[in-house]
Amino acid sequence: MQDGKTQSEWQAAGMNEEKPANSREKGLNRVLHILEFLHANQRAIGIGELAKGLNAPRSTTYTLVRELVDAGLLEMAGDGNRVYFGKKLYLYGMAYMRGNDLLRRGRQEVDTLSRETGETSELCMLQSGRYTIVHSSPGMRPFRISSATGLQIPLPWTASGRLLLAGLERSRIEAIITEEDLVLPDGRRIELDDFIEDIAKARVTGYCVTSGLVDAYTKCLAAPVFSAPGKIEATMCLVVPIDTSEERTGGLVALLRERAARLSIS
Amino acid sequence: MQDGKTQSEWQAAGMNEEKPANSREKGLNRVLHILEFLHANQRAIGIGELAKGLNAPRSTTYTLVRELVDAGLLEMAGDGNRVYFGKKLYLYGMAYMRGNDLLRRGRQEVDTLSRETGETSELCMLQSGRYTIVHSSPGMRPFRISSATGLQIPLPWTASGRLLLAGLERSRIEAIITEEDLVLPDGRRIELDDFIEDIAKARVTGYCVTSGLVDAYTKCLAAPVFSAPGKIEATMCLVVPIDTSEERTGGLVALLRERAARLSIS
DNA sequence: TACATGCGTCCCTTGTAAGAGACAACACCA
DNA sequence: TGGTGTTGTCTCTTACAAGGGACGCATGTA
Repeated sequence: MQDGKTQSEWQAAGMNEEKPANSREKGLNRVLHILEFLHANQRAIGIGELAKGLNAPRSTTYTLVRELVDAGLLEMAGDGNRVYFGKKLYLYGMAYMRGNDLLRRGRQEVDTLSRETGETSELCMLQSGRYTIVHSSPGMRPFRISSATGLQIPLPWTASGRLLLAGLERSRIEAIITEEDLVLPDGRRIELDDFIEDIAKARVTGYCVTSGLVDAYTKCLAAPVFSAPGKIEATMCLVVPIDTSEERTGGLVALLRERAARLSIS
Repeated sequence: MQDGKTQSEWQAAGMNEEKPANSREKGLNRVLHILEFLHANQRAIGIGELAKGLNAPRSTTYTLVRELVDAGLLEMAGDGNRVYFGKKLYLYGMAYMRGNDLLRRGRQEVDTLSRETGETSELCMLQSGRYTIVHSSPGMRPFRISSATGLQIPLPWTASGRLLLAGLERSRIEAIITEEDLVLPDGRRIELDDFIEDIAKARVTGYCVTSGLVDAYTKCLAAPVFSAPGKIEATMCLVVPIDTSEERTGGLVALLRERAARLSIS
């Protein structure tokens, strides 16, 4: 059959496995990919589409989805033949939160901070080599700078990214950052050396500010949250308009650092 | 170490599968059981203990746990050889919440209601045949009547349970309710017929009040949330001291019903 | 009316993952 | 000291799940 091999590499998301071949895949892996795919697309997906998106055989996909639905990890979405995350995942997620002091307290701090400053505030962590917004609170500007929880962004695009990598050796950092990560949404390219220098600087100063990276209108202020002396577990950050005055920025950074410190485990 | 902890037979929650034999089990099923087990115990568990608790072979358990940890669904807990839910599950859970209007709005209503009344308020749903607290907000009494999110309770023990089953035929109800579900924590037994009668009554009146069922000190008020005309998708409920006056109870029920109605899809 | 493209279910084959069990390393207690 | 309990890794076998593919039934569109 001449498989022109639907190359199609639009590929679900960062699914950067080595592919030993197109051999059979373990059911569990398929499941993990399904979950990632749903997370990447943030919407209910038809089973056929799912199979296509993951290059998974249809029959297998049907079976797995049925099992997951029965288990409550997935739910059939309203119109009938689409699936999305299920209640069980929500319950497990809440259990995770309850068991995780840092996250629980972090969410509160973020909400408080955003209420006090009126700016968008976020709690971020490193998750499978990417910057992940774990919680965000929208702020009160007429045009909100909002971003969804769970959104994953290349580390070099953000101030938090620079802090989250502080403390790792160069080789580790190189292993994490891909070539594409260094290219900003507008096409500009960040030099790896500059980035690593930024990281070192952030490590020393204990905070980080970036301007106009992800988009041209915002500045990003970040401060580290420590889980142990020297170990940065998360960051708190504020996203403010790029034309925010020096004074105000300075004040916000100070406030941010104080709150982040409060969050850190003593 | 030996924290008393007679782990004897606190058995892994409602894992009521038929066991066709002790034949091989699919990896995915093992995984689902692992997640359920963690959810039931609400704490980090050692891998060996996990294997024992699920009657799973140790080698398999090690393999699966490693895979799940790599995937971020589980995380190694602080001390080293215990596992609990991971960040990914939290992120998926939040995605579920974002995609689910009822849940999102319901959480708000519950928080508001509990702030306004000072009583513990909850949003409940049917989940795999059990009453599940999907969100709860503690109230402000000196002795809080609190219950964790995700807690699952036999349907006959609660007012919400009576509403959640309204609209099902008797046979369906019988299929869902087990013999043990009918026995209250204090040993008393609810007659199935009485229970079904309660359900019918709740269906007609549009609310339900139970007294001293789960414990001797509380009353439980519940009102239905509809996802479609006639289809009860969830309930909102209030947990109040059992000696709350008739007047106040009446007022709270009225308020509760109004808020639950507001939540219902038009 | 044909032809395509979607869905959901089924059956059969075969590659492989689940599992038994042996292993070394550690901890505990008598 | 040896006995009894962990924990984590590795091997090899075979029962069984993943996957190919065909089916029937809906769509839509030429």
